[in-house]
Formats: sequence, structure tokens, C-alpha cells
Amino acid sequence: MPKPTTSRNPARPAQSTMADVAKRAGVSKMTVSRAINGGLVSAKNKKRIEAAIDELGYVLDQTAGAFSSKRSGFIAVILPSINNSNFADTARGITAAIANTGRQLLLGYTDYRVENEEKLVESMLTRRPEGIILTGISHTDRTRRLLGAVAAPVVETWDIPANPIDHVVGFSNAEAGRSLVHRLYERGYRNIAFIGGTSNRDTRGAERRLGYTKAIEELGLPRGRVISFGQPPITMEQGGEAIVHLIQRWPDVDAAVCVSDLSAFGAVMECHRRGWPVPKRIAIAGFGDFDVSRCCHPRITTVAVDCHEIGRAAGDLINRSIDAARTGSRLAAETMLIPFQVVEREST
Amino acid sequence: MPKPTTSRNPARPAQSTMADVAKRAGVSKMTVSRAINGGLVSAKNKKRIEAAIDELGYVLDQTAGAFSSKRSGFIAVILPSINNSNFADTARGITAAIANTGRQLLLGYTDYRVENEEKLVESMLTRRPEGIILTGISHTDRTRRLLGAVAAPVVETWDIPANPIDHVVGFSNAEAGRSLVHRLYERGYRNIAFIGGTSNRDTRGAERRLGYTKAIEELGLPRGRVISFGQPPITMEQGGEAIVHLIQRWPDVDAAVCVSDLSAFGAVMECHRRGWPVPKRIAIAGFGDFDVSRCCHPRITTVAVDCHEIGRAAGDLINRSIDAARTGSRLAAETMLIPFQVVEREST
DNA sequence: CTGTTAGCGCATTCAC
DNA sequence: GTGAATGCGCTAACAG
Repeated sequence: MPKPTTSRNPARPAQSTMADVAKRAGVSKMTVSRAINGGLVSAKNKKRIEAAIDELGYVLDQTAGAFSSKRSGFIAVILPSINNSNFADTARGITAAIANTGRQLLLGYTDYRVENEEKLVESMLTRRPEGIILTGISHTDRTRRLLGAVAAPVVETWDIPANPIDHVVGFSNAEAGRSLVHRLYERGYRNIAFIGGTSNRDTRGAERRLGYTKAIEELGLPRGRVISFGQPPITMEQGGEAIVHLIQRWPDVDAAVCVSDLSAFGAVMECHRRGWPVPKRIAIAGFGDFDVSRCCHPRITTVAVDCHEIGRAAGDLINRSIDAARTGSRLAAETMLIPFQVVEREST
Repeated sequence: MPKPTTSRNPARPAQSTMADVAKRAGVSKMTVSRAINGGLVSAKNKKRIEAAIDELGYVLDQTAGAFSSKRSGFIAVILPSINNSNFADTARGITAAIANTGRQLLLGYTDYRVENEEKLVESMLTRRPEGIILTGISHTDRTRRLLGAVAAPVVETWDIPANPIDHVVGFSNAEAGRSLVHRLYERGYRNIAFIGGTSNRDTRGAERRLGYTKAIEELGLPRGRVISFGQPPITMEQGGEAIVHLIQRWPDVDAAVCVSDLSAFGAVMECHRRGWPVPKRIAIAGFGDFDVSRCCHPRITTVAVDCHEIGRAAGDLINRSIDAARTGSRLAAETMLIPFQVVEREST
């Protein structure tokens, strides 16, 4: 319930402008602008300007600066979710890359829907970002059109597009799924299932399933052991329910590849709860190397990707693209492959 | 390794402006502006303008619009971390509150450091946000001064400040810690320890410890069973190490309250690994009602707070403050208490 | 190193 | 319902 209290917010003074600072320091606005933006200003003037700024409590108005210079300083970043430590790590990587560049993130999330991506792109373009970082390779036609009409560099991350918009920093989710199945095969597993979502809304999850299927066929293993369960992203709880369905339906299954560590974790815990030993009764593997997989018991086999590095590399690409644009040139589109790695642990 | 590919980004056309749209539609710029911003425009003109916008691929330049109207449309949001589902939920709550208002988040994270908060506030004020949402009540003097010089409404969240800056949406972390200990006492536990970080950098964690200590004293239970372990936020792994230290140092301890669910989870898993039954050998409780606590085995007792609602309420307060400012008035500072709830599960 | 002039693209204000 | 004039606060470009 709201509990209004006494007034703690009296009227506040209007913000002072660069002209106020200039007048107080006895210089022109331009000199103030230079002092703030690292231009050449005499030490004496710089000191007086800093004093004036301090006394007036002046804060640069980038709303005007960006407009005037036609450089917003914004990097638009669109993630499927911020409540996912993989993507949060990518966001942190981008932040690290743009630290001390004076650039700022404009962060949005789609809840794994391309329609939301389109809305976010449209809304963010309104702020004239100098660079755009997207997750995934699945975009609406309109998103592509909007992006195509803009001069800002674009980076697609977390996957490898067949038709890139511009730059790419990613890895093949299909290869990751495939590798995991091969590794399980090497360990002796012969009846390997896949647990994932019902739709292809999470295209990365769908790719991983594709890689799984490919490996199953390559190895001549029994097909069709696929549990589709819930709208992506599937939760820990759903992973637990799925493993039960799986074992009831195909009691001979000896290993399960889950679309992410979250569902794998839910599956492992549910097995524990039911007294099904992992990996003896069934081996379980996930994807994403989440903290939870590294810490739980048994520790969960997974595919590790350097999510932070995806962000760092994407941010770096944007930085270089912007720098290039300022010298009038243009950074040729690059594709960076980020390696992934199967990490075998106790659950297999 | 970077793998440059062929050029996929030819020169792009310059962005068209509102004047271009106006000319093409045969109206004035003002009519276009009204059509875009929901003003009164004849159906005929609206249709022609929409057609022109579509043909030109025009996207409104808010960089200019914000400057001209002196309304940036930005809400600055500062969180300790985005890699924490509690805070991510709060961010989602804010997003939900400002949906369809045309406002946009400016999101930053501090890594639990007030100095970083100061830098973020300074950098964000530069964008002239119309509202500011902070996490916690611990701010540097300079942050307070910067915020005091600005007309934008401020909301402090996730705690109850003694001296609020403006609005507040939170709960007492000390009370939460205290309640949890009392509940454990009711369940029969008499030797209750606390596991948390080494510093007060995470002020909410420190508050929870304070509440723990208070309850211990109220109940006349053995004091000093406090394990301080690592810079906040403590990880799952550190929770696991801490529980081992705890049991080695005070073998008679029968329950542990952890500063968050993450450390509690690490502790539970480590016990499992070592064959210490939870809660028989030791009961373990956490804080935050993370997914992992609800899903693991045994399920972990925790304190649940509606993190999404904290964000929703904060966003709502900002919306109402901005709306009030537009009618020339000012929303009196409000304090909203968000209830918390001890959720008892299998781990106690 | 510093100042002057000009203008960014839009919304406000007022007139019609 | 529509248009014209005006200016937001800053930085680019140039002159000194």
C-alpha cells in the first residue's frame, strides 16, 4: 500500500547552460565546450572553467550536443532477455568495450519475439544510435529495411547468419549441439534424447536441435527422441517435467541433451528428487555454462561459450566502425567466430 | 580470430527529415509533427503523411525532438547488477510500467559500488532524464548533490532510507533477516549462523545481517556465528565454501541464514556433495526467491519479495511525477512499502 | 589557443 | 485543422 509522506522535494533551480559557465569563467561558449570535450584550452582557462562548472553545478546537456554534432553517442543493444546470465554477460562485455569512449548503451529486450525486436529497433532508431547490436539472425523484413536505411554499423551476435546485415560475432549453435552429441557418443551413450521448446521462437535453440538431429543421423542412433515442452525459453521447472516425460516415454534413453543449462539443471534436480541417479540412470547435458551447472551436484556437462567476449568483440567492432566513419571511411563487414567448448562434468 | 569477409555494407542514403516528409505530403512540417505525435490532423492529410513517411523510410529524430521540447523521454535506471534475476525482474517491472508512454530506459549497473553509481548518475544526467530510479539508499555526497540540482523525480528502491531523496519503493532488509531467524527459531533451530560478504559494499546484505543479529539477541541465542566470505555479491561457489568453514568452526550450528539464495544454493549443493543431509545435519535458508531455490532439491527456504512489483511501482511513480510536472504541479514524495514473505521449504 | 557565426531538426507558440 | 516564425543548447567551421 502507498504511504505518502511529507514533502521532501521543494522547487529546484533551473539547470545552468554552457553560456552561464562561459560568462562566469570570462570566456566564450566554445572554450567551455572545448574544455569539456578535451579540446585545446590553456591551463588557466581550463581551471577557471572547471571552477565555474563546479560553482554552478553545471552538467553538460548531451541532448543538445548530440543534436548539434549529429553524434548521439548511443549504442543500441537488443537482447532476448536480461534475465539470463548468458545475455547479461554479453551486455557486460559490450559495456566493457565502450568504457571510456563516452558512448552509452541503449538496452532493450525482446522476450524472444522478433516482433518486439522490430518495435525496439524502430523506437531506438529514433535516438539515432551510432551502432546497433542485435542478438540472433532472425529479423522481420521491416527490421531489415529499417536497418538498411540507416548509416549505423550493425552487429548480429550469438549465431552465424546466412545473409549477414553487416558485422557478425557468433558461433554455430548447430555445431555446438552436434559436438555435444558426438562427445556423448564417445562416452558410450547410444540412446540420446533432446529436450527443448515447442516453437522455433528461440532460433538458437532450434539450431541446437538441428545439430542434435544431424549428429544422431551421422551416428546412426535411434531417432525421434525429442521432447518439445513449452514456449522458449524453457524454465528449470519445465526441464524437470520434461525429463519425467522423456523417461516414461522412452525408458531406454541413456542420455538427454537439453537446450540450455536451465532446463538441464531442472532435469538433474528432478532426477535427484525421484532417486534416479545421474548419470547412471540417465546422463544429462546442457548449454551455456551457467553458474548453476558448475556448482550443483552432480556438476552438469555443458557447452561453454565466452558470452562476455561476444559482447566485447561486438562492442569493439562498433567502436572501430564509428572511428572509421569519423575519418570518412567505412569498416568492411567482419565475421568473428567465437569458439565454443564442450565441458564434460559429472552429469555425463 | 577475426575473419574479414566481403563488403556487405555499401554507402547508405542520408536520413530524410520531417521537412522532406512535409514536402512530399504537401503539408507543413508542423502538420507532420502533429500527425506523428498524435495531434489533430485531418484524415486525408494523415494518410498522405503516412504514405510519405513510408516511401521515404522516415524515422522521427528524437535527438532533435527531445532537445526542442526539453523532454528527453528517458528514465535513468541504475541497478547493482544486471546479472541477477532479482534486479532483472525489477528492470522488467519498470519496462512494464513505462510501456506505451513513449519513454525509454537508460539502464546502467554499478557492480555494487557507490563510486560507479556516481559516475553513472553524472553520465546519465547529461541526457536529461525525466526520472531517475536508483537501487538502495547508499549514495555518495556528490551523487546527492547532483541529484539535488535536477528537477527530475527520483525513486530509491529495494530499501527504506532514513533520509529519502524523494520517492521510495522498498522494504526493510533488516526486518526480512530478522523474520527469517524468528521463523527458524519457531521451527526449533537454536544455533543459527549467518553467511554473507566481508564488506558492507552490498548495503542490503549488511542490513540483512543486522536483522539477523538483532533477532539472535532478542531470542537469546548463541552469538557470533557469522561467516564473512568474499566481496559482495557472494557467489554460489563461495556459499559452498562458507558452509564448510561454518561447520568446521562451529560443529553445533543447526541452521544457516545466507545473504542470498545464490550462496544458499551453493551451500546446499556442497552439503549434498559431502553427504551432509539438509536440513537434518544443517538447515539452510536464503533470500530473494530465485528460480534455483524453487527448483533444486531440497527446495530452499527463502524470503520472497516481489521484485517485479518494485520496478512497476517505481516506474508508476515516475510516470505520475512526470505527468504532474506537465500540469505544472509536483507529486509529493511517496514511500511505498513492498511486503516480503518468508517461504518455508524443504531446506529447513 | 580563442572567438564568431551559423545551424542542426524539431516542437512551441501564436496567428489564421 | 493548419502554417510561419522562433529558439532550444550545443558544436562545426572558420577566422583570428
